[in-house]
Amino acid sequence: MTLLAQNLLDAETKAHEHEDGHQAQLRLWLRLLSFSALVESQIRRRLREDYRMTLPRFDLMAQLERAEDGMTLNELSKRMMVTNGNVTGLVERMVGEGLVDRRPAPKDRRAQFVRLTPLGRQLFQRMAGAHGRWLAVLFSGLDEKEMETMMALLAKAKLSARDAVARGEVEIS
Amino acid sequence: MTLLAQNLLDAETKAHEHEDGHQAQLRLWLRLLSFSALVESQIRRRLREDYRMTLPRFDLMAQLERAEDGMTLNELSKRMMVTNGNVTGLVERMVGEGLVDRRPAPKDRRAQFVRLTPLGRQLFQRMAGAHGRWLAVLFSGLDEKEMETMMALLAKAKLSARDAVARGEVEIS
DNA sequence: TCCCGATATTTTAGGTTTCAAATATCGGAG
DNA sequence: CTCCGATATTTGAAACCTAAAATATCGGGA
Repeated sequence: MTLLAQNLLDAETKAHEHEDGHQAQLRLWLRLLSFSALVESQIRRRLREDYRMTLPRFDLMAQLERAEDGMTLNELSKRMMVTNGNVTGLVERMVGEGLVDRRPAPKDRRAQFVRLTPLGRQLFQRMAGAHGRWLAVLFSGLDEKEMETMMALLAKAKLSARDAVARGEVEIS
Repeated sequence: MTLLAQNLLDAETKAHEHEDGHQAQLRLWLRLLSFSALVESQIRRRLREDYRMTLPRFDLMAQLERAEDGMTLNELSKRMMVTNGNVTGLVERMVGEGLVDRRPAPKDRRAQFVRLTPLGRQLFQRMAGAHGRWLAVLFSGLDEKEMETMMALLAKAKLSARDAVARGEVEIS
C-alpha cells in the first residue's frame, strides 16, 4: 500500500470515527441505562410494598450502616453522589421518622454527624437482607465468571470516565 | 464421595449462597450505579452549560427524533421507562418552549401525538452530535472488543432481570 | 489579631418523578 | 345498543433532586 493510500485510509477512518463512529458508545450507554432503570424500578417497588421505604432513604441508611458514630452531611452527600441540599432534606425527613439522628460535630461547629438510630439500624438489617436476595434473583442469569468480567469492565469504564473528567475533555469534539 | 458428603456439600453451598453469597451481585449493582451516576452527571452538566437543556428533555427528544409523525404520550412513557404523569408534565413544559407540539390522534380521541417541532428537531441534531462525542470521550478507555463484551453481558443481565420480573420472583428469598 | 479563601450546611426556586385517584374514551360481549 | 373492563391521559400530593446563592465557621498567613 502506498503512503498516500495509507493516509487516505487513516483520514477516512478518522472521519468515520468522528461522524458515526460513536454509535457503539451510545448503544452501550443506552443499554446500561435501560438495564439499570429496570432493576431500579423493581427495587423501588419492593422497598415500597414490603417496607414502606423509598430508595433514597434506603441508600442513605446503607451509607450510615458501617459508620457506628455516623458521618457528616458532607461525607454523606459525597458517598451518595448527590448534592448537599438533597441530603439536608432527606435527613430532615428521616429524623422525623426516627430512622436517624443528628448531633453537632465535636470539633467543628459547622458540621453535624448523622447516624442510624437503633430503630433505623434494625429496620435496615431486615431490608438489606431482602435487598440482597432481590438482586440475586434479578442477576441470576449471570454466572460467577460473567459477573467478574462485568465488574472488571465497569471498573475500567469508571476509570476512563474519571480520567476524561479530570482532563476536562468531556467537551472536546 | 459418599452421598452424605455430597448432600452436606450441597447444603453448605446452598447456605452460603443464601447468607453471604449475594455479595457479588450487590457489588456489581453498586458499581454499575456509581459508574452511571458519574457519566450522567457529566452529561447533565454539559447539556445545561452548552445548551440550557435538561437530561429528561433531551431524553424525550431523542425518543421523538425517529418518529416523523410523533408518538403518543403512552408510547413515550413506555420507551422512557417513566410514568405517564411524568411525561404529561415534561411535554407540557416543552410545548411552552416550542420544542414539541401536540395534536389529537386521528382515530383515538383519548390519545395525543407528540412530535418535534422544526426548532426542536434542529436543536436536537446539534445536541445529539455533542452527546455522542461526550460519550466517546467518557468511554475512550474501552476498546471495541470490551464494549462488545459489555453489550452482550448487559443484554444477558437485562434478560435475566426481565425473566425474574415476569416470573414474579423478585420477592422470593 | 485580622483577614480571607476554603469548607459545611441551609435555603430558594424550579424541575423531575412517583403513586394513586380521577376522567375520558375505546371496543367487545351480550 | 348497553354495559364494562381496558386503555390513554391528567391531576394532586409528596418526595426527590439540582444549581446557585446565602450563612456560618474554620484555619492559616500577614
